[in-house]
This record gives sequence, C-alpha cells and structure tokens, in this order.
Amino acid sequence: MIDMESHIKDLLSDAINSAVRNKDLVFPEGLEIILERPRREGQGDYATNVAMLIARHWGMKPRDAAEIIKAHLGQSEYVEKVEVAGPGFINFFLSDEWLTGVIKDILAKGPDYGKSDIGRGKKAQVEFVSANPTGPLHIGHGRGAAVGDATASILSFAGWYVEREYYINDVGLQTKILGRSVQSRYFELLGKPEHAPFPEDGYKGDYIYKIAEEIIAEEGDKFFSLPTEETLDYFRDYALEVILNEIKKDLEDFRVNFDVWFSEKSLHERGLIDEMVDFLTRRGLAYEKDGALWYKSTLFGDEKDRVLIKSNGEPTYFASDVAYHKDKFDRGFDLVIDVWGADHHGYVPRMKAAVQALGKSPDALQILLIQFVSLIKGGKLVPMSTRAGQFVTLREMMDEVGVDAMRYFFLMRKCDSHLDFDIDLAKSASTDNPVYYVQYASARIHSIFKEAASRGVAVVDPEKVELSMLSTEEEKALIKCLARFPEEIKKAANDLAPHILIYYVYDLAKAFHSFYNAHRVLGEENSLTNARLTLVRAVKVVLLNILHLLKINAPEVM
RNA sequence: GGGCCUGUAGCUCAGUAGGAUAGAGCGACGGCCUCCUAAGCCGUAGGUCGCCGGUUCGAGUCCGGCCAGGCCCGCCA
Repeated sequence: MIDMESHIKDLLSDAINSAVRNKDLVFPEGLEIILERPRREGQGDYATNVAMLIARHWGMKPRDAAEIIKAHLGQSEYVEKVEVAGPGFINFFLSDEWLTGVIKDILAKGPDYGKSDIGRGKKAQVEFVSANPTGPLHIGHGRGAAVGDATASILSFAGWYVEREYYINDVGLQTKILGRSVQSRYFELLGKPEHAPFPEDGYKGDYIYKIAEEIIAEEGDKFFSLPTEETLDYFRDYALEVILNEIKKDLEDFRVNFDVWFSEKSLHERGLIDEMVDFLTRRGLAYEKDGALWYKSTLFGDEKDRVLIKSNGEPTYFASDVAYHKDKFDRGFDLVIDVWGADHHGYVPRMKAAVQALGKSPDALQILLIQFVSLIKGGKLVPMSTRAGQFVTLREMMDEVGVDAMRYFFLMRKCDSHLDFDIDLAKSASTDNPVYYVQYASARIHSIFKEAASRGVAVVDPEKVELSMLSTEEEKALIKCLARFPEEIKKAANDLAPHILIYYVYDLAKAFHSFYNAHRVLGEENSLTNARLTLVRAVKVVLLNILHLLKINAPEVM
C-alpha cells in the first residue's frame, strides 16, 4: 500500500514542473506542497492550496493557476476525480480501489498498522512524574503519568527509541523534613513527644504515622537512648524507601513502567555537579559574585542570571538539574522531554538556557507543562490543597473510578489546558462517558465475531473478499476514518500531544457505531457478510492498536 | 511591575504551517430495538471565536494594545 499523501504530493510536484516547462513559468523558491483533509463533504479526500501560493509568482489568479496544475496532473488509479474549487483549492477524490486497499493494508500489517519511521531510530527520553518521595502520589501526578507515558508510547510507535525515566529527589531539605516528621511521630507514638518536636513545615499526613508505626514494630524503642540528630538519617532513609516503594507500586498499577529510576543522590556521589560547574566555568559561562557562583543564563534569553553554588558552598536545586540534564545528553539522547507541573513554568527559560550552555539546541529539550486537575463530584469542586495535606491520592482515584477511565480522562485534554475531572461521569456506565463509548465499540466487535463463530461463518482471506461491496455512506466513512490512523500518529508524535489520539479513537468509535446501527454484518448475502466482516476485522485492528498504545483496556464483554 | 498559560455554542473542550459555509460531546427538543450488546443510532435548535486595531487575496489561527481568570517571578526544593 502506498503512502497516499506522498503519492499525491508527487503527482502535484510533477504537474507543477511540467506546467513550468510548458508555459515558461518559474518554479518558486522553497515552495512546499501542503495537503490537508477538508472538513466538508464534497471537498474531496485531500486538498491543497498550492495554486493559491503559486499564483502570485505566475502572475495569475489562483483559480487559473489551479486549472493549469490540474491539466498537467498525471493519471493515478487511486485518484477518481480532481476538482478546482473555492478560491483556488485543488481537491482530490480517491477511488474505490484506494478504499479496499486500506482494508487489505490494515489486515496485512496488524499490530504494526499506523507505525511510522519519522523518529528514524533517534533516541528520546521522557522524564515524568518525578514526584518527591515525601508523600503519596496525588491526582496531579496521575495526569503527568498518563501524559508522559502515552507520549513515550506514541514516540516509540512513530519510530523513536524511547526511554522512560523517573528522577528521584532523594537529597536536600525536603527529605530532611520528611525524616524529622517521621522521627517526631515515632516519639509521639511512644509517648515522648518532647524528644523531637514536629517540624513547622513537616508532613502532616496519616502515612507518616504509619511509617512511624512500622519502625516501632521493627525496632521498638531503641532510638530512645540515642541523640535525635544521630538517628535522623535512619528515619529519613527508611521513610524515603517506604514511600518510593509505594510510588512504584501506584505507578505500576497505573500501568506505567519506567526504564530508569534516576537518583539525585547519585549525581552528587558521582561528582557530576562539580563536573558540570567546571564545564561551565571553563567556557566562561559562570562567575563569582557575593560569594556565590552564578550561571550567565541571560546570555541565552533568561531574565536574570542564576545561582549554581550558594555562598554557603551548597549547590542549588538548579545546579542539580543542570548536571542532570547534562547527564541526559551525555547519555546520547537526541530529544529530552520533561513533564512538569504547570506551576514550574517560570523554570523553563533557565532550563532552556542551560541546555544551550551545554552546546545543544534549545529544541532538544521539550517541556510539557501539565495544568492542574480539578475534581468535580456531584457537580461541585472537590477542595484540594497539598499544603493542608488535603488531597485525593492516585490510589484512591484508581480504587474509585478505575484505571481505564482515569487514563482516558487525563489524556482527553491538551496538557496545558485545565482539566475538569468529573468523577461521577468517569464512573458512569452510560452514554455520556466517552471511555465506555469507545470500549463499547470493542465489545460490540467481539460480539459480532462470537456470533459469527456460532453461526459457522468463517473468516475469509481479505484477498478473496469482494471488498467493493462496501459501498454505503457509513462503510466508506468508516474506511476513510481507518485510513487516517497513520497520519494521526504522526501528528500526535510531532506535537507531543496524546489528546490527538483520544479525539481520533472517539471518531473511530463513532464511525463504527454509525455503521453498526445502519447495517447488519451477519445474515446478509454471503459476499456482503464477508466484506463487512473483513471491514470489522480492520476496525478491530486499529481500535486495539490505539487502546494498547494508550494502555486502556479493550473489553470483549460489557 | 515583568513573564507564562487560558478565553470558541448554556456546560466541557477540539480546531492541522493562515484557507472553503465554525467542529465534537454533554445538556435541551423530536424520532429509532421482532434483528450481531439501545452503555447505541438518526435528526433539530444553539456562535459578533474576550474586546479594539494591524498584516493580506483570505485571520479562531500571525502581530500590537486592552479586558478577565489561573500560575510564576528566592543564594527554597
């Protein structure tokens, strides 16, 4: 099966070239032929505005240029008709041969249908979630997890080599506060709260008590006799490990698996921060002022220079991050994608500036900012505040609404749009719920095959099926929808935008449901039943490919 | 004060490098199961794309200025 888009582009550029020769015209410098898919019926399957772009160079009206190009177009068995329309569009109507070719192509490729090679095997890394291991994941992390994971899957499907990575902030002030919080609860539970007062900005959640209880169960009161400063590291390390394990389990149950768990501590232990500082200093990109070491990020568009090493000798969080990103690029990634909460957006310019200091294009780092999620329950906003320890955890949500609905809802919107997550809607087994709508298509397809088997209708080799019998409006619309999948993958990969696939899979389910309601697959005359059954097989392939990619279940029965 | 994101139908949102008559879902209204799952389908209504100006053959899309909402602006992490 040929790539229809490039086929039509070839036809067009050949036509323009021969028009240029015949009519003694010029071929405009840098002209690029763009195809689009017209929204409206009657405007063909593909359209181009190239005549409108070229008209000025040829000194004629757009429609006249379009007619000249059309007159020079070569024949193609896949193109049924070409029309000049509107202000000067050239519309291509594809033939029935093309439609049947789509179905055969899908069934031949199966799970590979829709794959692309636009990544050309280059290395991409997606770093996401990376929540501090100081407490359980909440729903905001869930959205980042879904978006990061789906983005990675899409890139992989589009021909990139992809790794998923989680950055563990296992050093620094927050971990110390965590340690103090647990230590304090430990003494509190043992009736000696005065030994270690609860820190002012400590972690107040119940999980801190649980960890303290575990320690009591394992170690009893053995820390009574030791100075609290000496045992702090124990409490901190213990808590970090417990919490990180919970995070890992939450993510696994959310169907996210990381290739690399990268410890910030290891950056320090391997001396990578000093190495980075040397690197910048040697290049004249760092200077001392007020006893601190500063990075000249203003050279690369940041609004002010940033401190790398504080006057007390400690590196800033930013320094760790620069060293971390240097390490990412040192590991050979061509594209590094960071998924951050949108509240970190002010951090983007300095990170981009850092990437340039490392000698990379700022585009080698792409940052996806994940906007906040508002939970709606009973039509009302669920109040949430991390500071007050009042938040809904990822685990609670998974238990309440299920992973399929969560992943679908988190992927449903552009990641930089606020998301209203309607819990009642996500849970409802009703027509309103888009997850069920899409999954219902899967269940119906399975039901057709089950019924076919019980009626003794065999699956026939697509080459031996009269696919030309698929001639109704709904059938053609469904096939055209199937044919869009590879393009949707490319779009989603280029834009790092999983929501494109959610919109597409919804369209596909809609086209299928329309077909299903308008026509019967089984019980028709043999050749028609075979043709429709073959079409349904193709729908199943595409539907499953998408749902697998997004890690949403495709139930056989609902 | 500066910066980033958002502003499209009653609600929630799409909208391809600037293209043709503005797109879905929900909600509202009206139809469709003797039949492979009605968790479905079909139809109707609903819009000065926040406001004003500019760029051009053409602007929801690009530029400038306002307005509204959210977020950020530390030798915190």
